[in-house]
Amino acid sequence: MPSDAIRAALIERLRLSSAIADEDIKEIEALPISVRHYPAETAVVRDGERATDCCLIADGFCARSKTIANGKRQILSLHIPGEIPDLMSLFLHVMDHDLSTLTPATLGFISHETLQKLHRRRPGIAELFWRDTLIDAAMFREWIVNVGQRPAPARLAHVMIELRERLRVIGRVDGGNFEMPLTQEQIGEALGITAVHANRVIRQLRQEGIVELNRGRVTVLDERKFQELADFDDRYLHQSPTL
Amino acid sequence: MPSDAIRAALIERLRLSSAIADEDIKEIEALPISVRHYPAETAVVRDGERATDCCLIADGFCARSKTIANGKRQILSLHIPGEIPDLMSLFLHVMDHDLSTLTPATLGFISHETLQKLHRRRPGIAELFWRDTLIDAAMFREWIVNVGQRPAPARLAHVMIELRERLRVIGRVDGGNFEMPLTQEQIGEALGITAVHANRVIRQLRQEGIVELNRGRVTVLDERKFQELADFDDRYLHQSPTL
DNA sequence: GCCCGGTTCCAACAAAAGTTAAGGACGCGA
DNA sequence: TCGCGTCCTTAACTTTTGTTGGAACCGGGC
Repeated sequence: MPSDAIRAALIERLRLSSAIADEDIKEIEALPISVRHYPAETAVVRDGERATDCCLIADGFCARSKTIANGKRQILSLHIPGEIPDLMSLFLHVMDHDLSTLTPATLGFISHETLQKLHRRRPGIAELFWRDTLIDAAMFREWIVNVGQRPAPARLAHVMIELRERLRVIGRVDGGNFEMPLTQEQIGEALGITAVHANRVIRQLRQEGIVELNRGRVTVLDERKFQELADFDDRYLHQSPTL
Repeated sequence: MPSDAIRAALIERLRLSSAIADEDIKEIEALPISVRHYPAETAVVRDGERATDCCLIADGFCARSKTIANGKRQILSLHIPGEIPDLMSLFLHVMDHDLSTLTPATLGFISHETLQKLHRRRPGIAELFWRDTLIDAAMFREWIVNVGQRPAPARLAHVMIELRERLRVIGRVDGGNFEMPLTQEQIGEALGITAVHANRVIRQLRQEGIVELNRGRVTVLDERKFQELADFDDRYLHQSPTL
């Protein structure tokens, strides 16, 4: 993938949640990006490491996670093309969590130095990126609610719909059908349940004719029931630049 | 409380996690702040509302929370004097959660307009505040892990130690003794468990001689066991400006 | 084709957490 | 001082989730 296409994905996504000045777009288009390919299930940056670049997902899925003393892992967020999952490292230099690929992925790296300079030159872009990190935080808040208050089937439905609504924006939803390339183990880690229970929940939703999950693809069977179960309100994604 | 003291608390806290230029301190000291008093258990800003100011806690405890369709509430974070719990509203104008007082509180309001202008004039301050919102997000990540992966007793211990380490910075810890002014109902909402179960867990920790919780005060009985249970690593608080 | 490792799937049992219900402590205001 | 409301406390019972262990499936490499 040419690095132009990468930039385009970023701009398209930013545009969705913020209004951007034309000159700022030109600046973003001129950003030096170095592209690297990763296999599936590979660490990009690890908890405790000091980051010097931010990475823009050009292709593939990534996830952020933390592992605690007893070895259990919690997935904190899923990330799709056009996103910068470790933008926070710009000011929180030493990582407090892991960022890794779920699928084979193409990532574009932009150095912190370049970004810092750009921000000083164009405060509008700084605000754009700042807002992006704030939306990131808003998603964490909803994730807390999901894990803390919803029963397991609703948790799964909610994560699915969040992912779908974000994929929709980048044109990756085909009817009631979209990608969610996680193993049941990983789904458990995302929902705060065990893999065995994740399997039970998936089976239950399939048996109830709500949603089907098969080899990393989600197929919605009954949209009404699905939405009702998920209790999803997209406001927290802040996808509208209208404020 | 005079509004000077409020500013001092903010600066002291920011200083702890970032290096600040002297002129920037002067700017912050010159910020116009309007002070207001709130009773306990009162909403400051509500989910869905459009905020025009950010609020700085001068005195008292606050909490952020979200309430879902079935009426269950999840507490997302606790806030103490010197913090700006709704800084995110600067760029995410319509609130996606509630901010309310836990105790009677004194809050200082700073208008978004003032802050925006200040940021354009002094990018260093913008970065300071940006970093502050990133630490906020780091705390949400840890909260997800807490609710998602730790058994209930460890969750409680972890929230307690997080609160203690933050209170310590503002000189509010007296030996093994600090304030945590939540009802058991609220503790349950913070940990993602019911009030009944929260009570069970509190009792258990008391019986095991680990920690005592009495009328909003925490008394640590066995520091070693307490830390071991909590599995607490303060890195995510990013309290050191050394990066 | 066949083996191999990682998934998926499932059942039986154990543990953790939710629900319901009710008594007791405590502070506050009439 | 009494009465009321809020919070705390506890018990008994139910439901959800975790644990263990194993079988079936699937894709890739030999």
